Amino acid sequence: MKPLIAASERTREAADSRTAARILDSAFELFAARGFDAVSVRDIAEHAGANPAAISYYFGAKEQLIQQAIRSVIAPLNALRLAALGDVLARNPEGPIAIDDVVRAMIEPTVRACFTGTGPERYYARIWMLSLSLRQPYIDEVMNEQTDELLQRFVAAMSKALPDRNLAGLYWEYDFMIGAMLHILLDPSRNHRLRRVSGGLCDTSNPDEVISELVNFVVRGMLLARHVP
Amino acid sequence: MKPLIAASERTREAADSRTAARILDSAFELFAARGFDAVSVRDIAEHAGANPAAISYYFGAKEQLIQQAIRSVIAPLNALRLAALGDVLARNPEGPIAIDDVVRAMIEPTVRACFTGTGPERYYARIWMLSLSLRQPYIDEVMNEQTDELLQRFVAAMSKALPDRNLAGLYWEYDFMIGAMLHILLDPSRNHRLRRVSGGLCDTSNPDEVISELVNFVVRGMLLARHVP
DNA sequence: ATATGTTTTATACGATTGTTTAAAACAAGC
DNA sequence: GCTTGTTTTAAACAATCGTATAAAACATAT
Repeated sequence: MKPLIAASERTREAADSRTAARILDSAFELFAARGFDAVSVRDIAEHAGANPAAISYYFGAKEQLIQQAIRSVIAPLNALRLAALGDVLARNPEGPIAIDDVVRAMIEPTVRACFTGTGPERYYARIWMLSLSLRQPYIDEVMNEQTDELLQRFVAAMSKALPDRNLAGLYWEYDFMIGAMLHILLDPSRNHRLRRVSGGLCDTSNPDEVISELVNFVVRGMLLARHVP
Repeated sequence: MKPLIAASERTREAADSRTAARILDSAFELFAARGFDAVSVRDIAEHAGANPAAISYYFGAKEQLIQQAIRSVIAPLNALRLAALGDVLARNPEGPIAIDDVVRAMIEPTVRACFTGTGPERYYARIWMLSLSLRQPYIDEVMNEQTDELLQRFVAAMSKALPDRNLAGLYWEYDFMIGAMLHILLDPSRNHRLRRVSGGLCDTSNPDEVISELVNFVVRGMLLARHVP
């Protein structure tokens, strides 16, 4: 795992190559299923029908392949989320916007991607959680690169929808929203634990129900600046 | 990593042994810092001033050491949370209880443990996130063992505080609460990302602020059965 | 057909992994 | 002092890891 120094002076574009694409597809699929450390480059090569050396050839070290895998999963989802937010903002360019719509622009594309997505973005929950748990500089780098701008745009829209709220509170609550959403999206990969402990009351395999419960909870949490008991 | 079959027919009590305790302490400390896979049994043995074979002697395979490490971190925190909830329920044994107090009984001990705790429970956020990301049966086993009863007790208390809410919604929102809390508790290990992106508006190193923002958000989210726009 | 540049392959290297074995060190009872 | 049972140790095992090397296969252009 420790890169000697060089590791990969030469990395191809990796985009306009069939095998490079197959390698990358296999990478985030296997990573999402078993974790970065538990999947070897040999596993990925075999799953992609390629030679292990082809991974070094196209991506360099394993760390760079992990970085690319994260990017491949998060970037298309962020495009969907920003498009949804753009729709909300464009619907009423000058006037006020509803906080429900802003929250939904984050939650709906994300939940649908994880439940019924067909592209790389369907691995969002697992890949993001794995990135969160790694805590290494080269991972933080790509995580920040993928989320800083998204966060600022959404908080700005939240502030536009709730002009009376101060910005600090909205930053906190954006983080809470992401945390709640990520956690419930991981439930299916935990054998639908919430469904089990709730005695079947919560259908964590139904995206519409997840979206509805999440949006209602988050919006209520954002609506009142202060709770009076 | 693959256990041949036997691995450890004989495992000592592991409690009443100095070296076993040192090994376990080193285990969850190093695990929390670097992750289960990235820490080798040799790393743990060295940090504990013991021999690698002593780990097999006391704990068996690495998987069992991981299980014990998770238990050692979660169990004392759960005791604190249940004690706090017990206080809330005992304060008014027959009459109504406040949802604020129930939510705080979960959030306050957890956040304080992670920020200023001195026992194993201070590693809660990292260890739990690592457990979440592993997705293996032997991990799920100990996770469920450590949280099922806690969840039922808290949802019951939430229902007592909010008799008008149906149980399904409360189960959803318990999960949202845990997700939001866990996510914000991981922020310090991400170089205080929220503080950075908020331009210093959110002090994610201040436990009181984290508790206050979390409790307010979660309680608001639980208070109204349905949000009307 | 020959030469050139790119992609893929088989193979090997050194390092590290979890775990086992068997001997050494230690403690307690008599 | 010897014996018995427990703990600790050094050493080795087989397996797997990420990565590098250099030759083979392929494609393209002349």
